[in-house]
This record gives sequence, structure tokens and C-alpha cells, in this order.
Amino acid sequence: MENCKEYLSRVLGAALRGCCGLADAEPNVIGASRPEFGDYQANGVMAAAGRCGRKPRELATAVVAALADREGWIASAEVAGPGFINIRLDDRALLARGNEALAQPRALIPPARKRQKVVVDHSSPNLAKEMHVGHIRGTVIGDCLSRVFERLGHEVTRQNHVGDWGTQFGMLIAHLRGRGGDSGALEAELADLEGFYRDAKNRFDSEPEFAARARASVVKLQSGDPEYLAAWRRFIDESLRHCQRIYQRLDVGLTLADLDAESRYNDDLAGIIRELDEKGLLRESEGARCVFPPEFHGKDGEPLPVIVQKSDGGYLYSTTDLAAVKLRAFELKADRSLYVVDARQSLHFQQVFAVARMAGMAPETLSLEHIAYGTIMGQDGKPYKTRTGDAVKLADLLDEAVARALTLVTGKNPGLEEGERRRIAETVGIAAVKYADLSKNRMSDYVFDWATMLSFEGNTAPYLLYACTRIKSLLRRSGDGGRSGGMARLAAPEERALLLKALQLPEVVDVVARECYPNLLCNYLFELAGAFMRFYESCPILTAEAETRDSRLALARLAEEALEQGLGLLGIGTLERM
RNA sequence: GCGCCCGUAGCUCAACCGGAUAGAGCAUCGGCCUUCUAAGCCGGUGGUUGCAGGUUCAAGUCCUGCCGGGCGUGCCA
Repeated sequence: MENCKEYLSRVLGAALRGCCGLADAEPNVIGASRPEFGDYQANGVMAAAGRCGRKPRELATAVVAALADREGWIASAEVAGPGFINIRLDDRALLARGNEALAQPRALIPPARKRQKVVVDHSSPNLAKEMHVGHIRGTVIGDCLSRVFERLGHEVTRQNHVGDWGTQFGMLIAHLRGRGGDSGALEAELADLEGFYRDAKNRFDSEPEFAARARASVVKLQSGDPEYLAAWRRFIDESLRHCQRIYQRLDVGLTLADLDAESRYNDDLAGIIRELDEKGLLRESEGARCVFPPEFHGKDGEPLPVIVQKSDGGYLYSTTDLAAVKLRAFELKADRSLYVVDARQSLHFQQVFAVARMAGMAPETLSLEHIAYGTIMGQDGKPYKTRTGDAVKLADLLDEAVARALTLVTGKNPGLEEGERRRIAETVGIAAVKYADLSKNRMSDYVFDWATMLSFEGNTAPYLLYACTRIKSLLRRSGDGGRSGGMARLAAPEERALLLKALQLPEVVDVVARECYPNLLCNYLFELAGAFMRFYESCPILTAEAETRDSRLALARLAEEALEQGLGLLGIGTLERM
């Protein structure tokens, strides 16, 4: 089923091309910039008029006259200003589409025309440390995008490219091995990954003898020494348990099956070097083996190398990523490979992508996309730290969010039994934290602030959840759940605005899938919830006479569908009451 | 030095391949609970979109140059 924007683009596009004779003219249909202009507007006529040498308003008039609105969606199309075409949709067409969506809720977001294989690399924590607030971005953005692609019918492979093979593991193993027998105490110690890492790092920096053992441990580990592998495995397992607890609490879809750890590629790295060499791309420079993609330059215009093997023979992040590109290209046969990774690694990915193309490790048909996001900053404009200099642990942030939500729900709704209040607080607190991140443009650097992160008013998850609970309460009280009939009339402007907004969900989802900006979905859902709130405040429902009541209940149900499906794509579940 | 990102209301952020009078939230001021959940709704205050040019019917958006900030820039990831 076409959405409104697609239909208008098609119909207006055909008329425009017919009138101006330009085969590639686009009507450029967008939502109306002001409600008094109508529902949608076409901005493309003026550009087309410029190209074919006609007067914009005259061409716009011709386009309106040539419209072939076969499905009868358009109530009016008017030329305005310098050559805009303002469109108002027909109320009966809107009602018909709304009722269709009610009868078949999945149809609210139709599948994409072309099914693709999409790899979403996200979260990717370093297993040497505990997850901190910085990890929420990639984790939650990647999860949202994965859900969007899945919902559109694409075949999604989530990958969690955890860092489990770097040099710091030698340090940790050396520290771990020094602890010896008492496994109970050790487990307790490992539960505080951050503290364990800090202790190991301190020893590494202050005890030369320890540092030497740490380096030796890396060599032992990477050469496959069983004892060192076992120690490593123990550490990794504990760290992964910690990650999974966070993922479950965040309701993020990543599981152990999605692991695509660095260590997995250990045996492929020599082959990557060989392949680059065979293709004549490898050059030795200052003792390291490098590839020089022509488009990168360093100081003084010197060619900038992508080092793939260190002078001591060790491999690098780039090498591993090349192996990962190959897997995604040739084994997973991906159409799109997304890397939801901090923007600071943007040069790294440009380089990896360039080398992969040069070496034929990524076919032209594979779209490699770095879905970059900004850094989390403190109030002082520098990367966020607590007083002790550590990053805030993600687990602590979530605890705080849930605690604050519990205080609030207890104050608002003391009558609820404690178990339910706790469940509500868990959902509301976690949702607030996720939404605070998802609702910001991912490219912006992000100022971490407890107050912003844990706000429950305004453009926040609780606002959206509250709209849902109001709808659910209505449906509970209505007895028949509003399922008796469909929408029959649009008496108040708030009804029409809500219906139109609800029907626009698929338009937003398409953009999110294309551009990978979850905040666009958040913006939309906030507007949708606002449209419902205004409808709710101005239109009596349960007390209205029968026909109006049923029609409004059906509209409320449609709003709930759109809200719930949209929130679902953000990875936020709804509540019966709060 | 070079490269990437950014600069919008007191604060945090929007603004859909350039579109009509730049929008929200927080804060602040005022109104709305004997009717469907006030985590809400309605209204007010608040802007030379960092500065200066340019491109065109139209610029927060594109181009150039400054100013300010963040990040990156050969053997970490």
C-alpha cells in the first residue's frame, strides 16, 4: 500500500513531467509547512519551471489541471505563492485508509519493495572494561535501526564486534593469574570489571616487571597457549555476562549469537595481508606493511598509509575490519553493511572502505556506511567523567533512572501495589534514558546531564507512554474495547489532525531506514502523541453519543497502533497504566 | 599544517535531496482537574540561525573567507 506522500509524489510527478517535458523533474512533495496551507505541498514546480523556461505559477496551474487523481485522495490542489502547490486530502479517503489500517494493523508499515540483506554492527564494547554511558549511543541507535529494517521486511544480521583481543587483555590476564586459587573472591572481584581494569592498569604503569609479564601474556594468548586461553575465556565470559545483563535491561535485541568478536578473525589476518600483497597493494614503509589509497594525504601532502601489519608483525584494527568486510560481503552477502560507531573513527572507516574497494573485498553492490554518532561530553564541554575520572557506568545510570521513576510513580499513583509500581518504574526509567539518546540527532556531540537524561516531562519517553496509557484506559472503560466499528466521521479538526498524523508513520519509517537517523522517528512520535493529547483534551469520547463515540474510539485505537508500533521500533514497550 | 563534524531562544535540541511567518521541550509568567489518568492541555515572554561576502524567484540549509568549539591525523581500538 502506498503511503500518502508516495501517492502524491507519483500523481504530481506524472502531471509535472507531462507539463514541462523534463523526464527527471521531481514534484518534491513534503508535509505542509503550515497547517493553513493544507496537508502536503509540492515544492518542485518552481525548479522545473526555471529549467524549462516557463513561469512558475503558470506551470503550477497547468500541473494542477493535469492531475490524474484516480484514487480520489485529493480534495483540493491550489497554486500558492511563487509556485507552490498546496494539497488537501479528502476526508473520506483518510477515513478509508485509517479503517484499512485498523483492520490490518501490520499494513500501517508496509514492507519495503526491495528486500535487502542488512548488517548492523553496533554496541561493540571493549570487553576489558565495564560498559559506561558512552556505550548507550551505539547500542541503542543500532538496535533501533535493526528493528526498523526488520519491520520493513529486510533480512537483518546484527553484529556485536566486541573488543576481546587487544593488547590490554595481556595486562588483565597477568593480573588475573596473579590472584591464584580462591575462585569465589575472584568472581566477586571480576563483578567489578571497571575496578579490576583500573587495578591492572595501575600495576602496568607502575610495575615494570608486571608490564613485561603482561606483554608476554599477549604473545602467549595469541599463539594459543591453553592456560592463557582459559584465563582469557574466563575473563571474557564474565564481561559478556555483564553486557548481556545490560542488553536485557535495555531491551536491546543483541544476544550471544550476534557476537562477532575481534578474536574470531585472528586466523584470517595473515590471509588478508597475503591477499593485499597478491593484488599488488602492499607497500613497506618505515618497517610496517601498508596500503596507500590515493585519496588520503597527511602532513605536507604526503600519502597517508593504512597500516595493516606492524613492524613487529602484529595486526591492527584495520586488518581485522578488512576481514570483517569480507565476511559481510561474501558470506553474509550483504547489500548494506552499517557500522554504528563513534564519529571519531570516521577516518578509520573511510580508509578501511577504500582499501576494501581497491582489493575487491567489497563489491560495488555492497553499500558500506559508517553510521557515526557524536561524543558524549560533560557540562564543561570535555568528554564526560565523574569526579574520580572514570566514566559513569551504564548500569548506574539505569539504576538511577529507575529509582527516580519509582519515586515519581509512587507519588502520582500511590494506590498501585508495589510490584506494579516497580514494573512501571523499570519501563519508564529505562525508556526515558533510551529516548533521551535516540531523540537527539546522532551526529551532534552530546552533553551528558542527569537532568536531561532522566527527565519525565515534555519531549520524553514518559510523555509517549502516558499517551498510550490514556488510550488504553479509554479502551478498557469503553467495554467493547472500541472494536465495534471503524471511523465514520471527522467532526473536529483535532480528529482529522490525529488521523492524518497516524497515517504518516510509514513515511517517517522510510526516511529512518534510508538515512539512519532515529531522532526523526522520535520527533514524529512526539508530534503524534501531541496530536492525540489535543484530541483527547478537546473531544469527549466515552460520553459522546453512540456514533461519535465509536468513531472516536476507533481513531484512538489507530493512534495507539501507530504509537505502539513506533515505540516498538525504538525498542520501547508500552504500559497499561502509569 | 591538513581532514571530518559542529555553531539556531537563558539551557537542551528540531527544522524531511534549498521553500512560504525558523519550531519544540526545559526554565519563566498566566489560565484549565465535581466529566474519559494534570507525567497533561491552552496562552504569554524569549531569535540579526557565530561574522562577512556570494549563488537564485527563494538560504539556518549550497559556495568562499574569517571567528569559535570538538575530534582525527603511520605502527591503540
